[in-house]
Amino acid sequence: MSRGRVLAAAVALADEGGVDALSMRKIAQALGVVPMALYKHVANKNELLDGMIDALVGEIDPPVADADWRTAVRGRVLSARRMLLRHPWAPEVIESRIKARTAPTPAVMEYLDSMIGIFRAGGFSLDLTHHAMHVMGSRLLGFSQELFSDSAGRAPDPDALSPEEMAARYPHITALAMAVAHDRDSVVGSGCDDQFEFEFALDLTLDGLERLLRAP
Amino acid sequence: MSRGRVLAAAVALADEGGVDALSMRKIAQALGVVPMALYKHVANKNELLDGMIDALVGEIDPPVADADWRTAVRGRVLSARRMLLRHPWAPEVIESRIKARTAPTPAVMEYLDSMIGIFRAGGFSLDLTHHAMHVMGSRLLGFSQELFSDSAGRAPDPDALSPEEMAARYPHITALAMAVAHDRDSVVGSGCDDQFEFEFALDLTLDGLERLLRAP
DNA sequence: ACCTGAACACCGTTCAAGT
DNA sequence: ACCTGAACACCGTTCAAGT
Repeated sequence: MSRGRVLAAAVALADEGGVDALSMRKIAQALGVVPMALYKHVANKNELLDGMIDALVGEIDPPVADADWRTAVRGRVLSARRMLLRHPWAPEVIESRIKARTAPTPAVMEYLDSMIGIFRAGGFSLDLTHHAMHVMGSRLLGFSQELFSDSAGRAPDPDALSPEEMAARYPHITALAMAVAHDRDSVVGSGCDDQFEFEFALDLTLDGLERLLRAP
Repeated sequence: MSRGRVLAAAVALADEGGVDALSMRKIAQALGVVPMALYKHVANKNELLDGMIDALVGEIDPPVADADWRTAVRGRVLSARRMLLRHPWAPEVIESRIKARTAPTPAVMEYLDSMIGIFRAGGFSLDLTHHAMHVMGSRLLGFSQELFSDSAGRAPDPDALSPEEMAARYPHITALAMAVAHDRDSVVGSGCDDQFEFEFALDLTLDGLERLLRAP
């Protein structure tokens, strides 16, 4: 029994059933331990959540050495995204931690510090680096920030609209969905390549930053 | 008693104490009603949360008529941001709804449909519109997606690092924070203008989209 | 038929009783 | 001193008993 084992068990439980299925009692059960035993290694549930986030941020690859700023930032953000794909419950928890005005955990601070260092080493002024951090926003941690995920894995909705009703009520969404499905030669699923779209948005942002760096 | 009154009471409670302080029992109490009476107007708590989000999206201004696409999108996103500033718990709830793979609610669908319509009317191809929606991501709903809010309103942390320790451990963050504070002629607070940074990031994104529209 | 109180199966955390 | 079971104050929701 150690703090690390508690956090690992908590992360595993969240990976399985989402953060709603996470409870102190279930973590204890998974570890074959009485619930109150957890409080030896963790102050309370909020501190446990902070620890879990810290563990995830530790999974992000360190910056590649001897790379220009753009390659370094891009690689790190894509590594963060791979981490989030392994732990899809993380954005929700991070969001709730921010709203609770919790101080960022050490691993997050270190991550942000090193990211700022990459920009600075790449020639960004302090001011431009500050803007760059805001521009990147939660994309720095790999948030894909989709407003709706594809409907592929969703439970079939009994009172879902018919295609005709969809087209009548949401003509633009329907046209877009059909065009994308046709492009990908697939009628099944949304036909939308999330990885491509993420990199598209990331590169557009990096392009904008590069332009600011060259002509401030 | 009506669905609208239930949703309004729920939104008011969340505005006051955040979404963690929201419970069916407290909503009922605020309405002077027995808890089970809520289930006449709302199927369960998840459906209540969907209803609350729907109500918020309804607060976003409709698109201004006779404006070019960029003005229309910009205005609408800034209106969405003003809505989120009134209801800071909303991003967390929206995030959790997405992760639960809940189908987007009608008001969200209508909002997205009309936003797609703005891009299309502005001359964006179906394909470019699709990319644009992904690029905008949750910024479409006004998410400011800061990784850490300013430390101004945060409770004083008893075991916070001293300025010297901060500078030693997180040199780049410290340098950035000091430069920003100096810029704004203020040592109090983060000295960081969130509204300015939001519009800076938004405009950089819109610049990128405009460039793609002109030279595909 | 409608409404609602009690009850059920949870939850995070306190605390006193045990070792 | 450490550990832990029971208890407390909650929670969302079911359901049977009341009207």
